Amino acid sequence: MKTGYREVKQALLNRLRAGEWPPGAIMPGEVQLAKEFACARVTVNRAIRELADEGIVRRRRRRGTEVLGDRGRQARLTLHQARQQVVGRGQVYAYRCLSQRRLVAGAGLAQRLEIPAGSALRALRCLHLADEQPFQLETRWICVKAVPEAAEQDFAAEPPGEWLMRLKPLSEAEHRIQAAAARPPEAARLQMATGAPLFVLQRRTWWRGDPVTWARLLHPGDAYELVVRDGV
Amino acid sequence: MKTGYREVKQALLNRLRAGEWPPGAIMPGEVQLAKEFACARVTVNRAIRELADEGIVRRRRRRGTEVLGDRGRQARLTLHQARQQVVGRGQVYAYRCLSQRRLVAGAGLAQRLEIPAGSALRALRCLHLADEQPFQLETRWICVKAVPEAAEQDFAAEPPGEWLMRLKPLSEAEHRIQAAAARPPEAARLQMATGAPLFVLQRRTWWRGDPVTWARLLHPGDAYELVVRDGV
DNA sequence: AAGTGGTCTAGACCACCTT
DNA sequence: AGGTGGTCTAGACCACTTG
Repeated sequence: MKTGYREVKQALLNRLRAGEWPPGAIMPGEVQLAKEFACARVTVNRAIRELADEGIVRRRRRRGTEVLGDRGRQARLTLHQARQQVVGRGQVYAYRCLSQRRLVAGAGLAQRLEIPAGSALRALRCLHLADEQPFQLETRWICVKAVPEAAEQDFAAEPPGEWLMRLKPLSEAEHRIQAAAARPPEAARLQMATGAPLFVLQRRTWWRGDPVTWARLLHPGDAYELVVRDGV
Repeated sequence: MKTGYREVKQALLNRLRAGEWPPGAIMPGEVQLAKEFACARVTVNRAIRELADEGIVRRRRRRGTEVLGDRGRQARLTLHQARQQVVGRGQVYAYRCLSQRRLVAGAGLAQRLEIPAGSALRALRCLHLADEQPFQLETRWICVKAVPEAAEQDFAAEPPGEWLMRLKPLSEAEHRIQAAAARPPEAARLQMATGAPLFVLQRRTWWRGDPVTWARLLHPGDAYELVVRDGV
C-alpha cells in the first residue's frame, strides 16, 4: 500500500485541525514531508497545493508553506438558469418575454456597463414562472458590439440567459447579491406587495474583456434562497 | 521554450470558446493532445484536470473528456467575519453582546441543529457595528457537546464567530442566503423600519461530522451586498 | 479485452525570495 | 548564495467502464 496524495492531504489536515501547526506557523518543507510519508515530493506537492487552493495555507518560494489564520470561509457557489432552478424544484417552468427593445446607451447605462455612451444595446424585460407563479423577473441589457447576433435575435421564445450561455459560454462574470424592497412595477410583475423584500442577483459578464451583458434578476424574497454547501 | 500546463489549458480554452468542441463532444485523449503539444501526458492531465475542477468538462475513465453544456455558472465566494468586513470598508468596528444564555435544546432547535433534544446549548444574540451604526445582528447557538469550552466562555468581549474560528478552524459549513422582511425586534436592533428588507445569511457548521453551531446573520438590506467575482 | 483517465516515481531544472 | 516551491519529463502501473 502506497501513500497517495489524498492520504497525505488528509494527514496534514488532521494535524492542522489538531493545532500542530498554529496559524502563522511554517509547515515543514516538501522534501522533509516526502521523506516522512515515504513518497515522492510531487505527491506532497499536490496535497499541499490543494490545501493552498482551498485557502488553508499560503505557499511562497523560499519562505515555505504558511498556515493561514483569519482567512474567511470559502464556499463554492453554482448559479443556474431560472429554468434549471424551477425544474430542479420539480415545478413546471414557463417563460414570458415582456418587452424587447433596441436602444443606444445613455450616460448612466454606459457607465454601469462600462461601455462608451451611444453604444447599441438590446434591452429586455422577462418573466420566469414556476407552476404559473412568478419566479424571477429579469431586466437585461446586451451589448450588440460584443454579441452582434443579438441585434436581430428574437427573445420571445428563448430566455436571453440561455441564449447567451449557448452563444458565449465561458465568459467571465461578476455577481452581486442584495436584498431590496420591491418597487411598484416590480411588485406588480411578481404579484407581491410593494416594499416586500426581494432577493436581487445582479450579473455582469465579459467576453475576452469586452462587456457582454448586465442582468438584474429579482426573486420574491419569501420564496427563494441560495444554498451553498461547504467550503472550497 | 517548453509547453507548460498553463499554455495547454489556455489553448484548450480558446478552442472551446471557438466552438471547436461543442457541448457533449468528447475531446481528444491525453496521449494525443500530449503528442500535439509536444509535452508529457502529465502536463496535459493537469491542464484538463483544472478545466474539470472549474466545471467546464467532465472526465470519466474509458469514456474520455466530455465538454459540458448547460452547466451553471460557478463562483467562488469568500465570507469574512463582521469585523473584517467592516474594517475592509474603512469603518470603525465595534461589538456588543446583547445576551448570552445556557439552555437545553427543545424539539424545534434540536431538529434545526440536527442534535438530540435535551442537548446543552449556548444561545447568543450579538450586534456588530460599523461607525456606530448597526451592521449585523447575530443570533447563534453553539453545541456544548462539540465545543465543551463554550459552556464557560464569556462572549461579552469577543464575537462568537471569531472565537469559534480560532477554536475550531477547518470545520465544514453550509450557508443559506435569503431576503426577508425585518420583524419588529430585529428592526429595532438594526434601527430600521419593520418590514424593511433584510439580507439574511444562515450558517451551520460541523466539526468532524458533529454539529457545532448555527448562526443567523442579519444585515440591513439597503446597506449590504455580497460581491462574487468571476467563476471557478 | 482494451482503452481511457488517475496517480505515483525519481530525477531534473527553474524562478523566486529571503538572508 | 542558497533553499524553497513550481513545474516538466518519461515511464509505469492501476482503476474503471465500455464494447
